Amino acid sequence: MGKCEQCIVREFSAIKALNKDELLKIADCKTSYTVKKGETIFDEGDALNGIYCIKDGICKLSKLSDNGKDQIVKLVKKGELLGQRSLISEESTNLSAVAVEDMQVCFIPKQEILQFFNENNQFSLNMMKSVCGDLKDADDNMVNLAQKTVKQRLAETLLKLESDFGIQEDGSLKIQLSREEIAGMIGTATESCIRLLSEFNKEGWISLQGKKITITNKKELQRII
Amino acid sequence: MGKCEQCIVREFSAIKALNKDELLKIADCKTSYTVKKGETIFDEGDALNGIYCIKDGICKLSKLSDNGKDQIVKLVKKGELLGQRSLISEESTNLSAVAVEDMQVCFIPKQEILQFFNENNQFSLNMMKSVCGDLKDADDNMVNLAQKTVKQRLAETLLKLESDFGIQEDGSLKIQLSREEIAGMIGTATESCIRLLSEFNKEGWISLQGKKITITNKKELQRII
DNA sequence: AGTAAAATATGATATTTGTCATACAATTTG
DNA sequence: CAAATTGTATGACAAATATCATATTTTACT
Repeated sequence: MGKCEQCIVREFSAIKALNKDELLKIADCKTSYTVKKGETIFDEGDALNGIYCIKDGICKLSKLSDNGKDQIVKLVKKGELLGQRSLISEESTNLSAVAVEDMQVCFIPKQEILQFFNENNQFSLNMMKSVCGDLKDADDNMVNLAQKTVKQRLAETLLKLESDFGIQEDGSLKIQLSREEIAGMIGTATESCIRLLSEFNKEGWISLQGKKITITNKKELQRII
Repeated sequence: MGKCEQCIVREFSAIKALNKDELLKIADCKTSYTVKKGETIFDEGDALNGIYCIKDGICKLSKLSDNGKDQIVKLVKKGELLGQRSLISEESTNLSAVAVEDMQVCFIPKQEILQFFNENNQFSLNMMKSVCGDLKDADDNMVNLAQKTVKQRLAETLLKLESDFGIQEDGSLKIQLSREEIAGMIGTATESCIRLLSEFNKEGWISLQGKKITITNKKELQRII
């Protein structure tokens, strides 16, 4: 079992504030496992008993709306944590977490984390900053959903997917989402999303080959936002 | 100058974790003042040098969209704090704060708060919980904006205004917002908001007298959500 | 490999919402 | 108090988006 010291999560999350002893503690009580694409890590309403470190892969945090559609609130990638909000608020989680690609995650029980909150101020501060970052993103997202057109939101989302997750050798977006998932991010009907992707394709701003999306004219996408 | 001990903010915010000595400290360095309805406390992009305690009144946190419309992200009322996110993230604020009714606020400089973060764990935990609460609200709001109709959002907003801010003796909503502000909360054009309010009025679900709005059929409003 | 199932694509149409124009009411200002 | 400004209201129309139907392509499965 890994010692957590070399883990990527230590680089990018609040975990970086932990010292060697503390790392050994979590190495000792953590549970590592893999999650296959499409599998659920936790479901809306679940009581979480700890947090998840994402060693590899990407998952979507989503919430089911009354109309039956899943709204994707955030994509979480390797290096980040999952389930902090629920743990801090001492509530059941308000979101579902489902793997968008195969993942490797570690589960750390609640008690350990709560102890760090009490003993390690920098850890608390880091965690606070991370939640505040999420809050800022959520606020920005709210404004976009409320004030921008679906076309603008799609353009913005595509650009964000490129900058957040990068591109492959062939230039296409590294992260591959279904049309339904993209629709769930921008808050529109799947058909509308497909239609607009086709339109962007015809305009020459992107190119589509199956699930692969390649941004071919970043400037134009930026212009319509 | 007040000693902060009896302040309502102590009841409802992270401040409640501070002991008598700590309260005296902030009583000593705080600045109290009033903000008239319509006045700005801070503007999007401002660098805040502390946080604000709301002793009385209500303000709106909003963000200006590219289309020139103000999206209201949250209403903040007496007892709550303002500016925590910006302080924790060590960034300029992403939102404007404007008084919706006359307010009494106290400003507490950054250094004091940061010191409490280092010395008082419960204070940090409370602050975290408060930010997490905001994040949960923001997520819920996102889903509503993305998946519900304007009509549903208006109904939901009216019910929420009643439960959050209460009613007057005559039964009308205690908080009085302009049509433009309500439109800014639900993310729609002012005209659409006015039209739907008229419609609700005709249906007998609410009654309108000037700025006063009275919910007369809560069940029906709940039903259409 | 061949079939079933799921995802993608596109057309036709209905509905929702935004925009522009204009009228009227309320509030502010000098 | 009158004039001017701002907020509210409503109609007509345009634009954006959702919904339903159906075809085509891709993927999953034995």
